Amino acid sequence: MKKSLTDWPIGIKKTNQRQKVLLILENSDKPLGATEIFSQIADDGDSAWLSTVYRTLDLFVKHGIINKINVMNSEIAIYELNRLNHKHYAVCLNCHKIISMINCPMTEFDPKLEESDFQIMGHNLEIYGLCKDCTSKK
Amino acid sequence: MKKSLTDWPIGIKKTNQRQKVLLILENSDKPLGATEIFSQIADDGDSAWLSTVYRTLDLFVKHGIINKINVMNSEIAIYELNRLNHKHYAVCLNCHKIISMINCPMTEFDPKLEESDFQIMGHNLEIYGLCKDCTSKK
DNA sequence: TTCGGTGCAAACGCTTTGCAAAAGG
DNA sequence: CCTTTTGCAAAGCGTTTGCACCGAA
Repeated sequence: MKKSLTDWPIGIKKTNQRQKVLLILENSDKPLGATEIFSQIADDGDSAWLSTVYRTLDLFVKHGIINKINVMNSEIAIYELNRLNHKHYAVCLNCHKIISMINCPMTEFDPKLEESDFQIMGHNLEIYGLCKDCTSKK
Repeated sequence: MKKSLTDWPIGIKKTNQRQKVLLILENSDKPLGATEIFSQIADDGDSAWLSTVYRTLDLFVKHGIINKINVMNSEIAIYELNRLNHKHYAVCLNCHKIISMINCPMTEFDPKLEESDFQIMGHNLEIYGLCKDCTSKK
């Protein structure tokens, strides 16, 4: 199996299935759903059960290696590597295509909350609308 | 039944169940899940099947009366009235409490996308972290 | 009277869980 | 070896769907 670029996190057993999941996320330029990862493993001739993929993803999320994103108007959760420069996405309401955003509004923004003393650990931003193809088709 | 503040949208049949759903959302200061709305109807002594609540919510979303939000690390969708000044929320990763945000970073932000000609129709922002109670308990 | 809405039940799809067998350290 | 992880099956749970009856206009 190809070697993973990320250093293997301490305290996590290095199994074939887990390495494979991490590798797929590293090589993807967009967030992936559990089922996508599952079938990509099968396509590569390897094997890992869907439940294993889910358990692995949960584990990685807990260790902060990857992020879980809940895209609106979609029932599935998608996962992406927690890279240093985090990204946001625009979703097409019609074809559900995901487009990367280059900048992030939160870098110079100070959120005011109704409750004080909230310890902010991160944020999620999602833009929705119609992509080039879907605007022209209508 | 108490009268709803929102003008009833044209082209939608005014049924008891739909008025009830809208009323509950109007009187709520936080987004609600379908099941919450369902049981609140029951608590008030009225009746509407869960599937009816879902169909009503879908209808309202399509008409732009309410918004559907998918909170991260939660499997359920929540709904809120589409008020003029839209809001964002902070979610506690520990107790899942939802706290309102008063300002919005997107008012003076120009997103740069990898694909041009994306027609932006809206956005969703979510902050996550630990609320006051959960920070102190740890 | 007509057509859409609702009650109801059953299906659906993503995700989780329980348990014995397998594998990592 | 001993503990964690995996394969596998089955359940869980929010949500959707199909259909006959009902009710708003």
